[in-house]
Amino acid sequence: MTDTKMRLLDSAETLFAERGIAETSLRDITAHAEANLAAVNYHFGGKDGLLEALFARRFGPVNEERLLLLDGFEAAATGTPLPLEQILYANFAPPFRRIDALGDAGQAFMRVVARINADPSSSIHQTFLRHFDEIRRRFHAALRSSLPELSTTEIERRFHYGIAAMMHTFCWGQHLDCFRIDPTEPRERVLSSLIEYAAAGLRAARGTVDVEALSELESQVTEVTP
Amino acid sequence: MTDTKMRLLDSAETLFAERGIAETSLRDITAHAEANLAAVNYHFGGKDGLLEALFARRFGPVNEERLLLLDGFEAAATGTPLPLEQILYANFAPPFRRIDALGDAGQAFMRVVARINADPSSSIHQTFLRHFDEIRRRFHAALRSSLPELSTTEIERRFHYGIAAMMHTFCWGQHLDCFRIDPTEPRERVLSSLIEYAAAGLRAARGTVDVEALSELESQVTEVTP
DNA sequence: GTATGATTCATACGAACGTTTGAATGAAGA
DNA sequence: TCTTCATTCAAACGTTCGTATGAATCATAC
Repeated sequence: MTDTKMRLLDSAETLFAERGIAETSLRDITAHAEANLAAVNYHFGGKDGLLEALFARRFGPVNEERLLLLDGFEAAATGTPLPLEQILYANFAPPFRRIDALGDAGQAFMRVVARINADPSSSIHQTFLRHFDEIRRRFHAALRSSLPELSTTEIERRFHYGIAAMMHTFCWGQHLDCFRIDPTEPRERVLSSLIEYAAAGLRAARGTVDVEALSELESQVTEVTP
Repeated sequence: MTDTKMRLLDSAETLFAERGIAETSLRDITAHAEANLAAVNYHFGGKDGLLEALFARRFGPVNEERLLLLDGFEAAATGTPLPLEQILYANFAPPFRRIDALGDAGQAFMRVVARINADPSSSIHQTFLRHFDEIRRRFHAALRSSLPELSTTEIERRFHYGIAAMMHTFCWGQHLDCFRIDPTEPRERVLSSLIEYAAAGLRAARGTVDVEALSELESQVTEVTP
């Protein structure tokens, strides 16, 4: 990979994360990378090709790591269902670690991902999702065997809640103090918070919340104070 | 409010939700609303003004309802900390109800909100956040009194996890079967799932997940199968 | 009927965009 | 040294964008 090609990827990652994808022009990117405007079209065929290359560069290693972790845990468990914490660790730890390893670039990329994730109707979204077909299949299976009393629908829902929390963390990490990691503290604090939250949420018993009762209570407490 | 003005708001809501804000042009909006291109600038002063008007029309009622609910629950509790389910119901139920009441338009608006929420660096985001200052303050206070053993940072984090799950639900509602509500089932199923998940997550004890131990287990299970 | 003010209309403007082109440049092999 | 091929470059293309303009249209009050 030539210098220019890599500098373009790095600059695109940074600027997409800072301003958004649609809001970042090829002129912004090439200027930031100190390359010619035509370089993007020469190396990647266009803006979409550049996004694709961005995905391929980062998703591959992270998702490989996730599957490797899940495989390892499952092999060690010899058939018994995995503790939720291990499943969630296998899902959450790789992207967190990658962010640490890549520094600012990693944070930037993850925020790009969070943006795309929140935009299911964008043109790039189908391509984006294809990188996660196997991930989703494998983790759903692991969760199903660890949570036999939960319906498939509910498992899928709660798995997505966890994904959402992770994405939110990446997306707001630089804007909210509660997600910023204190340098004096161990780096894994946010990760453990996320795993604890998601594990507790996954373990929640279904049917414990009676929305109708809450709705009834609502009409009692609001009608007297119109 | 004139017909044209309202039709513009409706069309903008729909198209912003479908394609994204940056990806939707004023020409798209005015064509969909069967209005003249110049109508947006005449009625709202520009694209930004239109977005502002969109926020004002929807956020006001929803947030009023949230505070009214929280006030009612707190008044009924006479000083004792609220059950988490009541706090979460007060936070989640109003937008869900609004979506039901508004039909497709409501779903559209909530997806617009989810998009903006996932984009903390957009120009509109500051304006967007100002609508939630009081909401955040009040709900943080309620959670703090119901979860005295949790640090402020951790409460803030977990509150955001819940928000993220809600946003994800709105954002992916039309793209994932698990969030689509079966018409034959009571409409509150997703809402109760969300409340159960978030309540369990909020109640999770801190420090139960040892990331270091998981990391150690990881190196054991992965090093033998290189 | 006519005057007035609000609204709608067709049209145009300048800027910014992604993309294309063809020449210039540079390093490597014959 | 000359050739070759990948890369870089400045410049331009056509499109689409948000915005502005001034005339046309409409409703309403006098």
